[in-house]
Amino acid sequence: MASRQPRPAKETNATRDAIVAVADRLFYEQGFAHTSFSHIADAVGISRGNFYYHFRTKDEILEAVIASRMQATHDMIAAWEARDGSPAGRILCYIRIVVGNRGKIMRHGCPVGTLTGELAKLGHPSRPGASAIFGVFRGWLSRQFTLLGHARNADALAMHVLAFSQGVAVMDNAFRDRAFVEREVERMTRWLADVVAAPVEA
Amino acid sequence: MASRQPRPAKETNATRDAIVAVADRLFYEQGFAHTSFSHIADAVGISRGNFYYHFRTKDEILEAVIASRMQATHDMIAAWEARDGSPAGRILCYIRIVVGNRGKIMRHGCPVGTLTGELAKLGHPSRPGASAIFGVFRGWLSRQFTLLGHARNADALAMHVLAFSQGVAVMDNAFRDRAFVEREVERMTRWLADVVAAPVEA
DNA sequence: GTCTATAAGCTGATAGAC
DNA sequence: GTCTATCAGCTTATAGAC
Repeated sequence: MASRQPRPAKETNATRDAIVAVADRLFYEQGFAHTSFSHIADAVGISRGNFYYHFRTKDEILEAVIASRMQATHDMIAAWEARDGSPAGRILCYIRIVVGNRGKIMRHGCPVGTLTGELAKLGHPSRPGASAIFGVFRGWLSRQFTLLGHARNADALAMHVLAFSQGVAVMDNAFRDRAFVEREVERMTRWLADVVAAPVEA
Repeated sequence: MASRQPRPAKETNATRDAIVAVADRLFYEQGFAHTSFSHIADAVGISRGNFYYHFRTKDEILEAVIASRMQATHDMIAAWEARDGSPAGRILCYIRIVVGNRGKIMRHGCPVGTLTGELAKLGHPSRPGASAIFGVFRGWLSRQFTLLGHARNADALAMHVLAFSQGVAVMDNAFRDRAFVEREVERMTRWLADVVAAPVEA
């Protein structure tokens, strides 16, 4: 089926990858709307014109960035599953992101939450794609709660954990209060222990 | 001291007020960076040039918008205090914003949280001004918890309530799941009842 | 594959007529 | 006070040389 001569189209392209990596970082640090081709070109070390060999529009770069973040999300989850065999331990890995990534969150917020919010305001067609990254965490967390014996409330519990992380991220970005973050993580850890201890619902 | 002839400088200006009101709405709906003078001018019904009689720069409009939101925040809190005499009832007023304003939050997020986040990404000088609105809620909630006998943890409890509202706002914006919002508000209401019932700490 | 040169449009901002 | 006309600069995007 696949023609073999011109190149399988899956060949790695160093420049394209560099553009996506830099755009990923700048979209996170400065926002999508405020990041121009010039910003990205300067950081990558290429000319503005060279962009259009790899991408036709700015929106296409955004799509590639979202796809890259989606892949990174799956990789992170796979790493948690390889490291920790218990569902509770894995959920804790998620809860503790707000501590592990605190420096970046403090300055630029949660990468998923801020991108989803910005694309919502822009009425951007890639908004569902960004929200889908939240969806991956939601589904995965839900599966962990099901394994803990909370099949009936698994999705609600997953959403509660997601809301926790977003609330902490927004407040840390606004106030940069380290004690607050640690307090909320401890509170959530106790909450998780209670959920684990009561696997049967009324 | 105050000269009386040219006008006390506090005179109401209908055009200026209209600019601020429209900018307030558009900054919320579309974001600050993505809202141009043309957008505002078209919505107000004036020319682009007329702007500079009332404001010298776009940042000055933002400052006026933040000041206006700050005033609206104080007014809202005053209304809660006039309507509900109990500290717990007042805190509940705050908790229930995510239900009362759900339509707008779903589409554009929390006005305070999204503006603070955007200004952080832009490295904008008005970021502290936007965060100060959060600060007003924080201080006011803290005072309510103090009245409930939780003086020592008042600020931590206030921050927990703020984080709740931001977490729910971000997730509602991403998933638009009404049942989730109502569930989280009920959970928070039960939490508040527990806090009220245990006014003495270990 | 990367570059330079260029286009058309929008941006915030200014000057001056009315 | 509001307007029109205008500015320089930046934006995304294209064409074509190398």
